[in-house]
Amino acid sequence: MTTRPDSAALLAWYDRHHRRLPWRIGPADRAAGAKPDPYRIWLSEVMLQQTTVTAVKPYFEAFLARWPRVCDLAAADEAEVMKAWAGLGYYSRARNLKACADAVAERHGGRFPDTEAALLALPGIGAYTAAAIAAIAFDRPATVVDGNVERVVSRLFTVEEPLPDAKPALKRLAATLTPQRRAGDFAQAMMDLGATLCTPRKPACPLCPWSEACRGRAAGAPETYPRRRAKAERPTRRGIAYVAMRSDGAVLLRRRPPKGLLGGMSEVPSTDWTPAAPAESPPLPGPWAAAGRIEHTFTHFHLILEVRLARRPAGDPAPDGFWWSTAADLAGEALPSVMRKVVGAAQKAFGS
DNA sequence: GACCCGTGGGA
DNA sequence: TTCCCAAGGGT
Repeated sequence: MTTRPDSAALLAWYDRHHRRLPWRIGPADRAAGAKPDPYRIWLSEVMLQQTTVTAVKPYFEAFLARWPRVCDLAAADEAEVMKAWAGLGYYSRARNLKACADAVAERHGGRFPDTEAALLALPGIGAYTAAAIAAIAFDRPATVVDGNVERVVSRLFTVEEPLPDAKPALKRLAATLTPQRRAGDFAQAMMDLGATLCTPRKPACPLCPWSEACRGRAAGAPETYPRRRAKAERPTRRGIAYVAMRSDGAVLLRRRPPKGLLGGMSEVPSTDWTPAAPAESPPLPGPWAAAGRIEHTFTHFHLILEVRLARRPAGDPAPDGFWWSTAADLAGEALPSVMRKVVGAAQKAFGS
């Protein structure tokens, strides 16, 4: 026998146990009249897409310090935004972030729209983010559904249909819980609940404000929800990366194509990444020496790169489409993590 | 709907 | 080590 989950009970829990986050206006501050800044809510929500709070915090602080308002971001160079995003992953988010800032500045007079439909029309804002901004920044009664909410709701109601097929049903169930007032706090409460108590493994049910209402707990196996379809295995691809390094430590870089994998980011030249081991095909004159190998796992494949090193004299000119990045500049380049591993392996071989 | 798109931490 | 997966969006 279970009772129905009560939004008031969750809000009361949130008032006592909510996390303090740099982009969040706490319930006490809000009650005292503090208003959330839509720019900060938007920036944090985009950064938090498929990304942990721990990873986001330093990037959020850096972006806010450098571009305090949406108009500052609209005035920035896209290349600078890409550099500042390097390491956070899913780089189309950075391109869309810039495009969204441009659209808000040009089409909306520098103010974010306050409805789900208008937000949804902006680049990089999908169903989740539109609802989150509408609820958190503008206190609209939008139903916010992310991975946490899907987990909480699937456990509350023992939803047997597997993800992703269950998404519409989970959203309908979540909508039945969303209150007309304090919808923003309610959304954040659901996410805090999922992040701190209703966790993927070993949920802390005795501490949960909804433990009496939870069918998953009553059934004895809440951690088995949500159900998921079996996922395909991750294939391995192989390639060879060529690092030209000058005697002063500068490295030859180029820009990747604007879209697709690591779109718009910088890279060391390499062969194609293919299932079979590729043949040597240096894009530049050698001689090339072995400099170890690195491995990196992307969302949908695992990559093994053999690293080659060529030593170049100081003053060596950069070929068309390339530039020399000095040892001092490397840290600030728009290099994705996999390329930082490649450069690191070359630097190790260079010193030995 | 299926597929593509990063990264790092925890178990 | 290996696997999971975190405040998803675009095409």
